[in-house]
Amino acid sequence: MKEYLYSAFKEAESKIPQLKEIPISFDIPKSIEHGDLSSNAAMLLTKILKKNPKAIAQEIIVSLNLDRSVIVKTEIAGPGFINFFFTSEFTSKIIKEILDKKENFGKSDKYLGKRANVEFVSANPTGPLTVGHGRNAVVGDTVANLLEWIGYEVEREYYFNNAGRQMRVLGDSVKLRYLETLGEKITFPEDYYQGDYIKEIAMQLFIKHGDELRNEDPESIFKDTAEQEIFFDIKKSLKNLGINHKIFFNENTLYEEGKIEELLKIFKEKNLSYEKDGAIWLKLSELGQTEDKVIVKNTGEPTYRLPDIAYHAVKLDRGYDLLIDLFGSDHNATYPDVMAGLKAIGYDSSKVKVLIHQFVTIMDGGEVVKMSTRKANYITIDELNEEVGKDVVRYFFNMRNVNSHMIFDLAVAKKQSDENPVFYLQYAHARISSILRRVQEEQLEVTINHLDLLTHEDEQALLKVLHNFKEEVLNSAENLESHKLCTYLYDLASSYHRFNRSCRILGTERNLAETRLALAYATMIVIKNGLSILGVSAPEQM
RNA sequence: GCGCCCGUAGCUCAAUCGGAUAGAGCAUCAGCCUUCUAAGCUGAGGGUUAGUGGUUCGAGUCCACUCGGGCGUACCA
Repeated sequence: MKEYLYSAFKEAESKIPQLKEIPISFDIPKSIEHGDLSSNAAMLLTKILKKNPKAIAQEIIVSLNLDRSVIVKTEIAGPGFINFFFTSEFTSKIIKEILDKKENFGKSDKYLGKRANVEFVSANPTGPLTVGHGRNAVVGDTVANLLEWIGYEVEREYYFNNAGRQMRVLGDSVKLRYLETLGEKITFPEDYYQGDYIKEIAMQLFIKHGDELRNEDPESIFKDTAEQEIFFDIKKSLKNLGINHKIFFNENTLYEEGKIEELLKIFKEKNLSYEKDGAIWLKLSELGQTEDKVIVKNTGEPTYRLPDIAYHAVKLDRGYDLLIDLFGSDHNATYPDVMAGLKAIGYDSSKVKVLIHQFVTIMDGGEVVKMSTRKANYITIDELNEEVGKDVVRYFFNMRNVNSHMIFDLAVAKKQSDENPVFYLQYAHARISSILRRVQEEQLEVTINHLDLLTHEDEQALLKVLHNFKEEVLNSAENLESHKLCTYLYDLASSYHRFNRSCRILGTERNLAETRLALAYATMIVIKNGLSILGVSAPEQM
């Protein structure tokens, strides 16, 4: 729809050259009375032309060479909006396009040939993934799907660190539980990992090795076994959500390949670092940040900033056009330093987009559940997945803007009631599947030879929603906002349910029945395509 | 103190680059199944968009300040 108007406005530039000076855009009006698409061009031109917006709107309409078979009516409304009404002949053509393209309908080639990398989850292997990680995992994977739909070749990546203090504590925790299994009296420190999975790993070691490991270093077999077991479980949890990372990048690689040393050298050569109090500092205050920060501690160990900068440099070296980082709001202070560092050594940091999601508050009934891996009072993503299923988990985390704090009420999620809108979408799909099964008995066939019969207001409304799918996908993808797609799909399902009520198929005159069947089938395809982007299944029956 | 995010109906959330009468679901109330799945549809009530000022044709959206909440503010990651 929009393409048609863009080209019409382009032609009109010969008559009203000032149109070139303003951004031409078309909005879908909130109210159906305001037409199918609306332009605010006349209001934007008031300052340039110094005329009444309504008069300008009239001039624009006159200079547009509109095809009567596409646009049935234009009007000037409100303070100077130009509203366009499309013919039903034009809107109903979308059915043909959907039926032709099927599972590819909605895909765009706008970014064909571009490569993107989405880094998400990236939890260190110290414990099972919690509900808190769920939002990151689901949104990251969906954003990756969205980018694929608009043409990107996407790689999903998981960055982890299996060294450092956290991992030492993990090894110590397992060793202590192991000694406990051997019957030794231990006191288990409060800041060790409290979860039962630690005991299970210790028990496994005991079964396999008996008491032979009594004098082993916690950082050897204890830590290594824990890491392996935990990583195995994390990957399994992700797989159960339909998430598969292509690359697991170990931070240690950066040291082994000398990237850290290299980076330190560059900072030094560019006079961006200096020594103070036995540590090496990065001159972030000269790079637009508020203060200098330590990049190598006086113990010789780097802080996270150094490997993070090196890691992003390595990724950019791989030639991506777009890098997405996804993390929780507890990291919001870290990325500006990393960006500044990258830019200082000559990388195009505008290729890196950081998506920060706000925290998830877990409620059970009226109670807030505090989350901490250390204290083990968390709810794992596996537990949630078992309770409500992958479809609900994925839809729930996708349906909200990542900038919003989100309340996840377990009591509601477990209910599987109407409060889970995913059923509303799936139900629309299942209803259409059911019709397609039924019409086989009646020997009705999908046909698009009588599209002019779709004159009912609910048919027209549904057609217009179908028209918007491709643009909604593009919009969601470019803004990295999967919740917009959820909102759209909900509208689509709503339009379908209304159509389903008022426009019956069985028992209707044959040509109309078969044309409506085509509309229903097209809707089913779009719902299924949309749900597939979200990673939610489209059931044939419920 | 400073930085980032947030504050919209009783609850959970939408609202395209600043656009027209701020929309959905849940909950409440009133209707709709001999007809393709009622996990559905129709209708009603419910709002000073936290507050005060400003910018302009036009502000939930932008700016300033105030109040309230979350997360940071490490030689942790």
